[in-house]
Order: sequence, then C-alpha cells, then structure tokens
Amino acid sequence: MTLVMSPDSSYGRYDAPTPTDVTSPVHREREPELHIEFDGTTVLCRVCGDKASGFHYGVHSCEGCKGFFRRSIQQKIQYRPCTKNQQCSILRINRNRCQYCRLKKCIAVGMSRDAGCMRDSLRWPAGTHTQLAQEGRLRAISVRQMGRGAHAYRRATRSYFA
Amino acid sequence: MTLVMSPDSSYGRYDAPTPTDVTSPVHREREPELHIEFDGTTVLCRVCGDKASGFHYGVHSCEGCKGFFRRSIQQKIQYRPCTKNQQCSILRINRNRCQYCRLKKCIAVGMSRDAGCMRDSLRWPAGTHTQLAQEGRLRAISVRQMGRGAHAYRRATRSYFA
DNA sequence: GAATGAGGTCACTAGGTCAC
DNA sequence: GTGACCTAGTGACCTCATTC
Repeated sequence: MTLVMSPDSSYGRYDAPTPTDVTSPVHREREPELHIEFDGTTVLCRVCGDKASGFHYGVHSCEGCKGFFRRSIQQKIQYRPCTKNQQCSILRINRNRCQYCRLKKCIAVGMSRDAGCMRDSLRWPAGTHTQLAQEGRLRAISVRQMGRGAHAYRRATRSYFA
Repeated sequence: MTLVMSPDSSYGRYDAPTPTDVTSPVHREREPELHIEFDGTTVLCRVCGDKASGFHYGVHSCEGCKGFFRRSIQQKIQYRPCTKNQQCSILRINRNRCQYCRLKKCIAVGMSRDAGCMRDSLRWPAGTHTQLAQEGRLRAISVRQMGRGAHAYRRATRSYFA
C-alpha cells in the first residue's frame, strides 16, 4: 500500500526538487509528494520493504539500507555487476543477495548524499507520528515517552513500530 | 542575482569594516553596501544560498547557518581542518559536509558576534518588506498578517516567501 | 505594542561502532 | 559486509530582550 500525501500546509518548507530525468520510472519520487508505504501498521523502507527507521538520504529507509548506502558512497564501492538481468527484486529477505541491484534500487528510489538535507524534511512530515498513532497505525507515543533528552527519545523510537 | 543597495539614510549608522583582504573574492562584502541576494522571490542566506530567515550576526542568513555560527562561537569550536583545499563551496544541499569551510564562509561574509547589534540595524533596511512586497518579490504581508504579537507574526514569517 | 534578533530547545539524521 | 545501536551535531521553532 502506498500512501500519497499531497503537499499541504505542513509541507510549506518543502522545495520541490526539479525532476532531472522524467523518463526514469522513478521520476515520480522527485515530485513534491510524499510516498509513504505502509503494510498496515508500519512505515516501510522504500528500498527493501523492511520497517523504515527514519528518513535517510532523502528516503524512508531501514537501518540496513541506510548503512548499505552509506558504505557505498563513502567508499565509492563499485559492486560487481549483477549476474542476472540487473533487475533483482530487493526484499528484506534477499536484499543481501545482490549488492549491485540493491545500490541501483537505492538510487532509483532517490537516495543521495544531499537529498536528505535535513530541512527538506520530507522525512516524517510534521504530525506524522501523532496522526499515525491516532489512526492506530503506529504504537501510540506519549509526549512523556518522546521524553526529555535524546536518549529517552531514541529508546522510544526503536519501539515505534510493533 | 545580487541586489546592491547603495548606502542611504537608512544606513547612516553603519560603520564599514576595514577590508582586510582585498584579494579575496569576498572582499566586496565588506564594503559599506548592503548586498541582498534574491532568487527572484526570496532573500537568500549569504552563506549557503538557502532562504534567509532574517539578519543574524550581521548577515542575512538562514536558520541553519545562524545556529551553526552560534554554536561555533559559543563553544569556541575548532573544527578539524578541511581535508580538501579549504575552498569547499557552501550550498544548502552540502553545507553540512565541511564545518571548517562553512565557518570560514560565515566569517568571510561578515558574520560576527557583534555585527548584528540590533541598533546597527542593517538587518532588513527600513521598509524592505513593504517595498519588496509591492514589487511582487515577496508575498504581500498585511499589517493584520504581521499580526498581534510575535506568534502570529512568526507564523506569517514562515510563509513570507512563496 | 510591534518588530525582530540572540539564544535555547529538542526531534531528528549523518556517520561511527562493533558483535555477528 | 551487515545492521542495530550510539554520538554528535543540525535546524525549525520557541522564548525573551531590546529597539523603535
């Protein structure tokens, strides 16, 4: 399930990136719309469908894909080309099978070192947590749980999703 | 686009800093002129080109560069030297890549703890908002929108620029 | 009282770490 | 190499002081 959230007041700070390649099958990701995938209870990683841990490098992604992409760009790794048709499906259970296609998918969904510019804040749109919790999609998080200080907050974050 | 506004009555209290390095490409910033950069609709941060949120530490700057400079001078942080040529370009999308060059740029464009002294009032020159709004460069802001109290005003501020 | 900048706050992410 | 967890910032928003 893909939830497409249109721009509204809560996106006032969002500058729509100019689509650079409208022939790309993923050019829609670059429009000022927010695609959030749910499996009913969870915000999903745009790369592999695992539970997203946040908005990383411009995309809702899991810790695994975030770390994978980080290593890829840091070390400028050239993965050996896919031995199949370079169209491996990337799923949580098989995401480590083909690094070439995993990185390709990361890029395809819009991950980039600069795309995640903190204030572009397509990450969790304002009120997402609250709204989702109210809708029962996320475990409810009280302000107390969000807590004073980063540690308490982070501990809560890890258990956002049931 | 750089709008150079010549000194006039509203700059009467401005003391021109003495240029210290006229070979520098930024030495012009230090002349007694007010450079306001527009992208057509928006006053831009002199450091990174993001949307300026006001006149901070003597320079039109965004919230990010303002906060960055504040932390830098508060904690007297010595950033580790740039690993490249110490001439990183500082743009909105990459401003967090090199703290050394970001701080260097902040200083180069004239940010200083004292420069932003409110009574120096180089911030928004008197009438800037009104004038720009009339010229269609800024979204028009009615006095009502500026509002009663800081809250309403700030809410409006966030959407100053289309 | 309105305008507005300095400084504080804290939700949030980039990048580091290390058991696996 | 991977990814769960950690640390060090980052910046949008807030409060308060100052100026007009």
